[in-house]
Amino acid sequence: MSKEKPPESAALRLSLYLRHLRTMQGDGKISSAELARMVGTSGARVRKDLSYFGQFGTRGRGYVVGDLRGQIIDILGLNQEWKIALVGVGKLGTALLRYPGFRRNGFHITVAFDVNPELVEREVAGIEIRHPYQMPKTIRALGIHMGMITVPAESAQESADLLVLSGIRAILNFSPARLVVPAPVRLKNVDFTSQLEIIPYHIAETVALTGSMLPR
Amino acid sequence: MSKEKPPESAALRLSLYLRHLRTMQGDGKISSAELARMVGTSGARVRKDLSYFGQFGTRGRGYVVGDLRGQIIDILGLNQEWKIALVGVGKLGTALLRYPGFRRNGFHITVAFDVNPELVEREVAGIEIRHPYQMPKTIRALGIHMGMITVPAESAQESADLLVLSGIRAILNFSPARLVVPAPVRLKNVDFTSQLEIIPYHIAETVALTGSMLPR
DNA sequence: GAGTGTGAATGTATTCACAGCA
DNA sequence: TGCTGTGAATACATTCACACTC
Repeated sequence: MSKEKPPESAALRLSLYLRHLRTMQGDGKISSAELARMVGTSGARVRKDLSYFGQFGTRGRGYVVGDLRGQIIDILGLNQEWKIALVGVGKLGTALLRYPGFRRNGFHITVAFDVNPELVEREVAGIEIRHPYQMPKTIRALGIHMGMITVPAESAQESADLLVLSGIRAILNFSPARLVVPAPVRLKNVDFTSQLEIIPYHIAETVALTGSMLPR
Repeated sequence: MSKEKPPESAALRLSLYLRHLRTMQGDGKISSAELARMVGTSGARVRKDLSYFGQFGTRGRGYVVGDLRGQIIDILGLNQEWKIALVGVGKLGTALLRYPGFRRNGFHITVAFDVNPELVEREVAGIEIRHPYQMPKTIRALGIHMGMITVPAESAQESADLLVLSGIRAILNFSPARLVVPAPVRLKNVDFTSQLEIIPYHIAETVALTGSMLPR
């Protein structure tokens, strides 16, 4: 394993490698060049990415698919079960409650919270919705690890505070708000909307072409 | 305007600045430092990002909110109307058809396609669904600029080919498949799932801590 | 004085190219 | 011989610091 620390972007590429490894026979072999071709990168990039975390291949032979797959799953932390509380059962919240991909990766949304009385005590995708005043009690009782914030920006900080108060140490923020949390709490912002907003820019690619190009 | 070309990441930050500028009075003034504080970065970064595209401020005074907002909208290409055809009315496709944020940014999903006979000729969010065999005719008739692919990986390439055949020059690929399109066609891949998959990695942050940390 | 605009300095990520092992 | 693993070279992005303008 190299002494270099992985670049910020390495995890994203590992997850891409993993996606392709999952479509293959576990006892097969694969070279960095083959894997690279599948995800659209270079063999050197694949080897470098893997080398940050260990030595998983055999020189002259390549990698054993099943082994490599297992290693990447470990590196990404996908071998663990995460119990999650979702806060905010609006459009995005509902979509995430229904998204089957979470469960596959060990993300287990156990309970949801919303202030809307029409939602409280109802279920979405088999997950019970409670009022936020029950949060501290519920989160402790269920042994939940992580909170997902899918409320509007205005109430995002309030939701974060409540999660922290409930003993949560990891927060995923899907709202556009910039949150402040005490140091030991891990915070990750996930921003889908910005990604969608910059699409025309990337489609036009060069600034000079913007406006003159596609929409005629 | 500086001679340097903008880094790949500049557009994403511009969209963040824009989001905050939109919440403010257009005739107000704002300094790079203030804007920076709102999005959680430095004044220098804000100024540098803007300088790639022009000179929008006044020394000693700052930026006029409305002017800057307009400039960023132009840079990101959000001042144009884009007519879009969506291919694949599954979970993600439906969510995108219903997502109100597109319309706000000039993204106008005009028609959708799906092979499922139960969907053909029905509507989702007021948008008519047609069978793909009608694609070339429909796309030309409606004067559509861009295609959005939200089908499963297996049929993504097929959908892309059909879009290209229909005269489309810009494709947004939401499927995990790596697509091949002829040179003049602009292709952008949008990958939500990978972003979700690497969450545990980022939450644990350092490799050493993975597995030992949060889920106790 | 206040705050922009931007080269120059630093830091980070990617690519190259080859030594080393099966 | 074939393909990994990795330091060294290059390219890219961010931060610094200050000249310049209102």
